[in-house]
Amino acid sequence: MNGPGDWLSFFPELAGLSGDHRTRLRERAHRVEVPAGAIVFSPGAPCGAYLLVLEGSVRVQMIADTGRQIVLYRVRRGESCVLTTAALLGEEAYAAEGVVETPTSAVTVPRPVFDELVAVSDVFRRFVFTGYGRRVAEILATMQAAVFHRVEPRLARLLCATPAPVTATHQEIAAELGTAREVVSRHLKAFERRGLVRLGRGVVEIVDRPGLDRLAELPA
Amino acid sequence: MNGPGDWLSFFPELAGLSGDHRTRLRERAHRVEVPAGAIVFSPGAPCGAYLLVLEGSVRVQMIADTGRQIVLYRVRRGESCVLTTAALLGEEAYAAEGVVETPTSAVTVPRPVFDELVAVSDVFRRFVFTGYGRRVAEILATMQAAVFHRVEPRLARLLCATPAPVTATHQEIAAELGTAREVVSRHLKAFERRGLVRLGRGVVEIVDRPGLDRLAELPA
DNA sequence: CCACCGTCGGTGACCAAGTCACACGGCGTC
DNA sequence: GACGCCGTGTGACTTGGTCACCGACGGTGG
Repeated sequence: MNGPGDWLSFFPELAGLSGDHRTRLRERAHRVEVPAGAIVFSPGAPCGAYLLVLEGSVRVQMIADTGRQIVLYRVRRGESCVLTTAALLGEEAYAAEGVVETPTSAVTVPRPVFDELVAVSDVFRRFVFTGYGRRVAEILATMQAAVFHRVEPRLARLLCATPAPVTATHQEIAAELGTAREVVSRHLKAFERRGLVRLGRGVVEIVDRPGLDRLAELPA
Repeated sequence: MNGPGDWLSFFPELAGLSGDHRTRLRERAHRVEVPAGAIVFSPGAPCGAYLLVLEGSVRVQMIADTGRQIVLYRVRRGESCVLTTAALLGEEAYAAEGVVETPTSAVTVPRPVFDELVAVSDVFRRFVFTGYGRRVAEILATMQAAVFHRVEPRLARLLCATPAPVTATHQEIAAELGTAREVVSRHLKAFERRGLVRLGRGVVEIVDRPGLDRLAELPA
């Protein structure tokens, strides 16, 4: 079948896949539904299959021994979580963990099938490689910001990038930026005093978006 | 020819390559010699070929707009520089630059040949993927340390890991750790006052290695 | 309805790191 | 021998991270 219910249609980059390879994927891949809060993989227990997300969102983050975290990226509809697969291929363990944020439906491709398709299908191989390259670029940019850039503009950028009233605790925002909760609290309070935002429990309401934008543009 | 001068022997992981594929690689790859100080690739101008290093060392580093740097990894004898290739595949540009540290001889595999071999050779593909996985793991570990860990133990670790009297300017050490020169100078001076090292112009002589080791083991 | 409790946010004190400015001294060159 | 560069040392200040602790909100269960 190739109808509207076909999950392959979620991945436009796989549109060029030959009939044989489509069939192979459909036969050997498993659909899974994962509830919010589930941990898909963690440093101790890496996942043994290639993961393709159809719907929902998986947050991938690093956790330091001090308890501080940083969110590396999210895997969403139509995206793949190559990173862990690569960890398997490279036979190294990443200190990263994958947490399901919203109820997620996904497809897992067993390792042998993955290997086979990478070998025989140009389209599939290209899909994997490009996904991989994009991810790594994303991670590098995120961590570069965390290492070299000041918190204030990054926080402003985050607020601007999030739609409507931001519903997140200061702790969650801190994890997003790779900093400490207190630091976020202080900056937000300063923003509030400057009339840029209004603060509530678990909510940041944006009052002066242009003002925030200006802060976000600032250098370091 | 398959004699001792054959560069393929530098890559034990490619030993299993079939005769056909060996020949293909030998015919289509180009040997290049690059002098120290040369910049192999930079954010603006990514390299258009797969790079295999036979001898020498290429330093890959990120540079922030503030001028601060961080060394991500080094490509040495028998290693490949997949990262930039991946950048090409992912059609994203990394903000990383590759600087030749010691005169380097390398082999470049043109993009089409690279694509072809990844497609037809299991051995070659595995070589590329494992190299890639290892690199990414390495980079993540490095940046995680820079984001979450204190400078003192990291500096101690670096000194311990470097053979004999360390010949590097404070600036170079700072780039290695992703911090500022002044920070390195201060910590080194403190080390000297505690009798752990002796400082000279461009040299750090290690006096009390066990003492440094102890510092290196410390938590954060 | 109210007492209890867990989570979230605010804050002060302190330490570590990054930035800025500048001074000093060795070493090579002209 | 004077000049100038480069590597280093340092003080003053800002920003960020940690620790300790408080108070306020919101839900739960008597």
